[in-house]
Amino acid sequence: MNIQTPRGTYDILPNEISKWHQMETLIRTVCDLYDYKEIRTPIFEDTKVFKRENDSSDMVNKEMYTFNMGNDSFTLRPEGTAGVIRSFVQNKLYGSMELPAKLYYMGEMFRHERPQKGRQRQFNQFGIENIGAKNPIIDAEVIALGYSIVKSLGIDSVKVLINTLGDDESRKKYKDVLKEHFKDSINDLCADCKKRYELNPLRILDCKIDHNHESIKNAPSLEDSLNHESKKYFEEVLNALDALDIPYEVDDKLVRGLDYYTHTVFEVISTHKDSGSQSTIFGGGRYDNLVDYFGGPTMSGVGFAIGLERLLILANSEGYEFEDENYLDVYIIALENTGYFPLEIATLCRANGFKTEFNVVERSMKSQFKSADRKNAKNIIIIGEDEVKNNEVTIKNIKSKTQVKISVTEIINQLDVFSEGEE
RNA sequence: GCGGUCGUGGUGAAGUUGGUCAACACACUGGAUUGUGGCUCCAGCAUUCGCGGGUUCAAGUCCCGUCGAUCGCCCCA
Repeated sequence: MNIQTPRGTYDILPNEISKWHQMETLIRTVCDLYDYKEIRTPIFEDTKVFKRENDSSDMVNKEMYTFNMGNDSFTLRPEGTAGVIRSFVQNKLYGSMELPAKLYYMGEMFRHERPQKGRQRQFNQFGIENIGAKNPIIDAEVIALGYSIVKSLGIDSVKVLINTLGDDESRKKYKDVLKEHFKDSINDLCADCKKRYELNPLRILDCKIDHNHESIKNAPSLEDSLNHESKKYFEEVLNALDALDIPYEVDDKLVRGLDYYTHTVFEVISTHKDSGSQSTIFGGGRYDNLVDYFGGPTMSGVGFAIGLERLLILANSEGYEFEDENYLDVYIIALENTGYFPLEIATLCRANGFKTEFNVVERSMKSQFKSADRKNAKNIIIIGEDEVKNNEVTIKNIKSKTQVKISVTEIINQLDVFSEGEE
């Protein structure tokens, strides 16, 4: 029998878990600094949470893992925002939390796409949602939070792209303008564009196939359809970014794949070669209608999601130095006929906070020393028949190579002395 | 969903126009050195080349299929 992980999934093995822990700790620390609280929602939800009417995105329409149990349809979450908003409404957090609610999540997401470097079918995202306030300063602050995480991991080759989709009124006007503009040329465009024409003509601008087509190049810009309020809002977001010293590029073709965005949308992409064709590190935007859609009060929110696999790939590529957590304070070498004595010593060391490995495999002393080296042991305790008889141990510090034979009651004290010597 | 490349031991890999014992290096295990490692030397370590089928006297080497990885497109985190 030869069973392997399903396509697009992978194991995170013990030798790489330390980097994940460090990355997660760094993220949680930053969230805490900004006073965001973690929220954990189910990995699968009622399909309706993700599949909303008129949604034209690929993610929702062709990439979801949906399954039926009895008469119910469930879907493995392809993104985090929808579940968080569902929870926000279901638990009436708008009534019990100080607004804006500042929430973050971290966990696995599922999308049925063709796997590639930086693109798995099961992957991890970290994301934040700021719900219940609408202020351009918040949009900028949200970007700043993500930006600071990226920078903290030593990732410097990045570019912030930003655009505005305007409010409902502006977008409706723009859609009409676009439909009018593409009325004659739509038949020359790709099949996807024809669908987009009906569902969401905005996304035609995002088309990678026909992006050189005259009709797209000459398309009227959204800017002309923006009402005064939308323009002003976007300007203030940009001003806030300037104030925060975050460099950005306004990209008026940036539309984003999810249909619920209004006003600000942004994407932070890597310009590093190792990011391959999956260059987006994080992306997000503001949504005016989502809370309302789930049956809550009319409230605006803003958020983003970071792909953690991509973040880790880039942190490694750009040379971020993770701490090496592979070490031991004590490695106990037990010789023959020592019974339970080595185990008792190990327990003593551990009870006093020393990370201790107790060798239970019968091996030569030489190989036990090698093993201790491989595990980066700082101290070695040798226990043989003599030691057991006299209730003693031989303890050796690797760095200084000093070795002493002491009684059991002195062990902890001696370890403290050795560790002081190393500082 | 579309196109290209690739798949040999724990790891990195060599394998010529199909014809041996499937190199070499690292790692690992044991010994020289039976209570002291990191150096040196010696020995051991793939009935087998992702999986399945085919061509052939003969296939890791050719063909087909399949699974997976990777690159580009698409999409996006």
